[in-house]
Amino acid sequence: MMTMLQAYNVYEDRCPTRMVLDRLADKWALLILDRLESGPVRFNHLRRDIKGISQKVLSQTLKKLERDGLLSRAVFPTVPVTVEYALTPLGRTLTQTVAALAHWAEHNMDAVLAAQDAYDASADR
Amino acid sequence: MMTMLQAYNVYEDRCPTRMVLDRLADKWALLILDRLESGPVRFNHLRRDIKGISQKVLSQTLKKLERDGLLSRAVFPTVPVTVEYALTPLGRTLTQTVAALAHWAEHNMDAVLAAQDAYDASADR
DNA sequence: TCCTATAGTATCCATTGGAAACCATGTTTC
DNA sequence: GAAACATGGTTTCCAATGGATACTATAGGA
Repeated sequence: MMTMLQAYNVYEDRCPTRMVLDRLADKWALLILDRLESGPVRFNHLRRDIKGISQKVLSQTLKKLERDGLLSRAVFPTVPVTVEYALTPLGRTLTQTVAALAHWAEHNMDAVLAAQDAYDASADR
Repeated sequence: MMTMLQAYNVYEDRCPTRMVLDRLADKWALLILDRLESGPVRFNHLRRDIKGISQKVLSQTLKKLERDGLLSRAVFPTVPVTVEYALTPLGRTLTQTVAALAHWAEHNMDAVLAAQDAYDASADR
């Protein structure tokens, strides 16, 4: 049996993985995926939890993540209608990584602030 | 001894961690950090390896990552001048996570493409 | 009748991102 | 001696994206 060639390479310009990376490398997408780790969440609940996200961007981002198979959308015919978003099994394969990146800043903020101060303090920029 | 309060929360709108998340949640920043994992790399080498990045965006992104303390910039007075970029110890704390996210698509591209096909095939969109 | 809630869409404008040209320096090539 | 090439950028311009705000539809409750 032949060894499989590396079919995809994210360093290549026209590789389809670039589109996926571009989707994941997004502040809002990461926060949405992270927020869904503990179970399904409704649209407005996401909007309230992820402070500062607009309805438009939330809607657009959810749609793209659903299309990529990372999350699922379930509509319940209540009044008013209820829409629940949840991670798919594929989306779950990202939860560890997403959480690590989304929360890295919380654990290293002081070091980053110190670096910024040092950088800004050197006049020769 | 008191338990430390959670000082930073990336779900909060005005938390400084949001700026850092915004920096990391960037296609080019992730590829740069990933490319530097194996050691220092020069400017034009990065530009050639990361296919499709423009000089302007590479320059801007490197500057921001340096300011945040994630990478260092070393100038050597050769002719022409040589500039080397390398991960700092702080930057190294991200390598595992960055690699996981940057290369996730390479391992799951087929599943994503299948999900996109299924999504696009359902006419009721 | 008006206010609330749901989950969005539509519109407008400012910011950002990418493509391409330009810059400064010095070495090699013709 | 002039042109080409290498380095590591900056500048300029235009299109695309993002965010703020307003609007939609439906129906229950005050």
